Amino acid sequence: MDKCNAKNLLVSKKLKVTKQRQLILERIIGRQGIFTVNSLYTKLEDEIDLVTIYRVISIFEEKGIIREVLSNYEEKRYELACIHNPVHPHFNCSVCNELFCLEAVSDNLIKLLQENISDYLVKDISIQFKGICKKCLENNLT
Amino acid sequence: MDKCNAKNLLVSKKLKVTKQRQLILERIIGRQGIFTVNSLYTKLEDEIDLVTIYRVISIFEEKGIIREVLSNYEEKRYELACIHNPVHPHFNCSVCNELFCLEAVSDNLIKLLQENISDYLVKDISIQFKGICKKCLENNLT
DNA sequence: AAAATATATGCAACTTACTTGCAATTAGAA
DNA sequence: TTCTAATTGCAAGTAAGTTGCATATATTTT
Repeated sequence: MDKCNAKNLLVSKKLKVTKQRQLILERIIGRQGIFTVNSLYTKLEDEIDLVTIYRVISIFEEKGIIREVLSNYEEKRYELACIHNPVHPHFNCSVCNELFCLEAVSDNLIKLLQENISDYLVKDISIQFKGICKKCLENNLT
Repeated sequence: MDKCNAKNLLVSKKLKVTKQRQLILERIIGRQGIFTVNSLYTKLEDEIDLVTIYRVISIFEEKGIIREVLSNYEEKRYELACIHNPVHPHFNCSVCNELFCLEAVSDNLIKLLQENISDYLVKDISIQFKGICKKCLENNLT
């Protein structure tokens, strides 16, 4: 998967380039997965205040740099929202409780899903599967 | 839409039939839609403590009487999970911020969605559309 | 039908994710 | 380099949801 450049991305979104924003965005781009504010704080707590991370994440979401992932966890979950990471379904394992990213669904299938919905203007679709992941199946933790 | 009987449902799930559980379940069955703990409390606060509602809802979920709806609201959302209310997609309007229930998706389409997912044992699918509902479109609140 | 017992409830206090106010700091413009 | 507006960090605050414990109540046992 290709990667974006943190500083360029900030500039292109007309955001001031601060040390904190760069560090946070570099980490998000570098790790390419689902994250929480606390998962960022764990790695950056020597350099950035927790409140700052909340505020930066909020701004990143507004600017479309990241998107919130639909989930029922207590902590909000996010993922990078650049062209290299198109909207895709997620899988929540009920044994290890992990949330995995899956391959994007074909446009055709998305169209089929939307066909019934005439009363609404659809802008976005979230799909989440629930079940047991391969690792947990193999470990007989069912 | 057919309706269940609150007391029978409690007995069939081997739950003690208390006044509080009956009141809560009757309201859930009677209103047939998405609800939060606080929406129940607003209507029942003279008769039931908030903590009791939290505990009853938690038990109802464990027993499969209700299911949690996947959403990014601060308050958890639930819906009745009986045979009269099969799993179905939801629509979240970004203008009025309401969450609507949609018709269930055909088994065929669900199968197509699952086809790519070989590494996982799928038990459940949540689909949520985001966009603008008819009412808000008509009101030009876009 | 009454007593026993196991479970449910209500209240108070707690936890935790997230937010807000405000003074100090810093990025980018002038 | 100076100025100004935006950002940050700290302290304190919210609000959804949880826990401990004494009291009350549904169901079982006698």
